[in-house]
Amino acid sequence: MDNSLTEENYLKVIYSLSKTQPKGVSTKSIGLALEIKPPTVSDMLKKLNDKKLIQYALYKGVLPTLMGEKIALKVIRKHRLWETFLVKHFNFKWDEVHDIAEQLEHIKSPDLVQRLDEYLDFPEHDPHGDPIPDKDGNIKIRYKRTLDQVTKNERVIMVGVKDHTSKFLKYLDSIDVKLGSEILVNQIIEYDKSFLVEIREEKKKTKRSLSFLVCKNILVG
Amino acid sequence: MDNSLTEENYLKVIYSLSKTQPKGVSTKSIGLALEIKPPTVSDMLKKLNDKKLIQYALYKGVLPTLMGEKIALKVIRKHRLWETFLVKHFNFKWDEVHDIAEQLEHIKSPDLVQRLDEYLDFPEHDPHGDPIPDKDGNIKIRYKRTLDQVTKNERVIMVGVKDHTSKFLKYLDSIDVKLGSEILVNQIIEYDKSFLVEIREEKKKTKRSLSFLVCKNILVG
DNA sequence: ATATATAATTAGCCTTACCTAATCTTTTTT
DNA sequence: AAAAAAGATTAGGTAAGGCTAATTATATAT
Repeated sequence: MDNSLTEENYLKVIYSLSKTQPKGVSTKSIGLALEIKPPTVSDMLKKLNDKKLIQYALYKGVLPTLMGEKIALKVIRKHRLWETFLVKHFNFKWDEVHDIAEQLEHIKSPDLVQRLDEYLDFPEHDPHGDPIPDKDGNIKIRYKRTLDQVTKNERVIMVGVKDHTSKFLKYLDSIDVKLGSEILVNQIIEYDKSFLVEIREEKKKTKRSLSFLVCKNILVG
Repeated sequence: MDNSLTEENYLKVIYSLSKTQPKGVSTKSIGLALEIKPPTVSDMLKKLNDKKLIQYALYKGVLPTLMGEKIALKVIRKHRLWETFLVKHFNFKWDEVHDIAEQLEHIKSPDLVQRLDEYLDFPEHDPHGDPIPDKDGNIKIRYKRTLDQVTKNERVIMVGVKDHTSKFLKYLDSIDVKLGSEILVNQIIEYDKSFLVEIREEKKKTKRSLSFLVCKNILVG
């Protein structure tokens, strides 16, 4: 009935990758994401297929079934709720919560998730701006622009990150870019596609240069 | 370096049983506590012995080493802190938290435990009155009387339970006996060793008859 | 003191989730 | 269109943590 921790991790990764590989997720990419060798992935795909959690044909990419997607979204929901909890109540920083939430997301107790959600007053986003699926697995995915897609003189709000690594998040901290920051694009340098921006936080205004790679990983709305 | 979830569970059980089997814990009792067959327990005992977490000689009972005890106490600490958290902040009842804490106790993050402890303002006891080991594994075990050892006309305070099952805890709820309740022993019935008591809660006083078995499982101080 | 009962261990297997090496498909390049 | 490269699967193996059946130790009872 219940899925193993390993199965949950596969489903989560397959679900996430299916958003960028909509025609089917490759064995290789699953292996890379989970740091597991392809033959091991192949074995698990057969197992998940037998359980009807993914659609799978030999040598073709896989996609989650409705059931598989539901399980993935439950795990993602728990992950994001726990991250929110850790930041809001335990004063962790946004770059510190991933590994702990990776463990907490597998705790099995529907009652606990419900109370966690209530305790947090039903948040819609986690500390990185990612949307939190509701208890029925509904998730609002609004496709957002990344900062590199913004044109000169536009004023936008920072609403999320694409890169969730501690390194990137700490860098954003160091330049005072956080969720809700107002970013005004002053100039785009053609040569290296870097952006000269003004970051506005209540009262404070700071001018910064952001590399193309950094802009690519900042979601704005 | 780190211990598996399974190893942690064995160490916890061996530690607990060593309090009532101080000369050595039997393979059988470990198996009963963990719902695992004796041959499987034997295998694990060898493994824990090799890791120097228990003292073990074939056909003799086992005891934790200092290192093994330390690990057990860390797990017990986490279990009791989480139970406290669930009751105080998520409004779970004292009979609902055991299974969830059984999962949460294995989350690996020293930082998380520290913040949990702070968030709860360094509690000394969990919702069942059990002492919470501090971060160095020091635990205050005060040997308490059970209610059946109390004499006529004594007035005592309920400070814990020996039976942690949901059934027993719910029964105590139903007769309004909780941590801190004042219990006055009015009469001891010789025939079945049942107790006629008066339970005093601010203002309210209630007379009850408590069976010997119930008295045996109520800790008082 | 011996026979019996109980407890513990050994032997041999299973499943899950990993691995490497070898083989087979599919895709890409020339 | 054939050759080469990349990707996926199969075959066979390992370690952890379970199991049953059989054997060996220890404890208990006569």
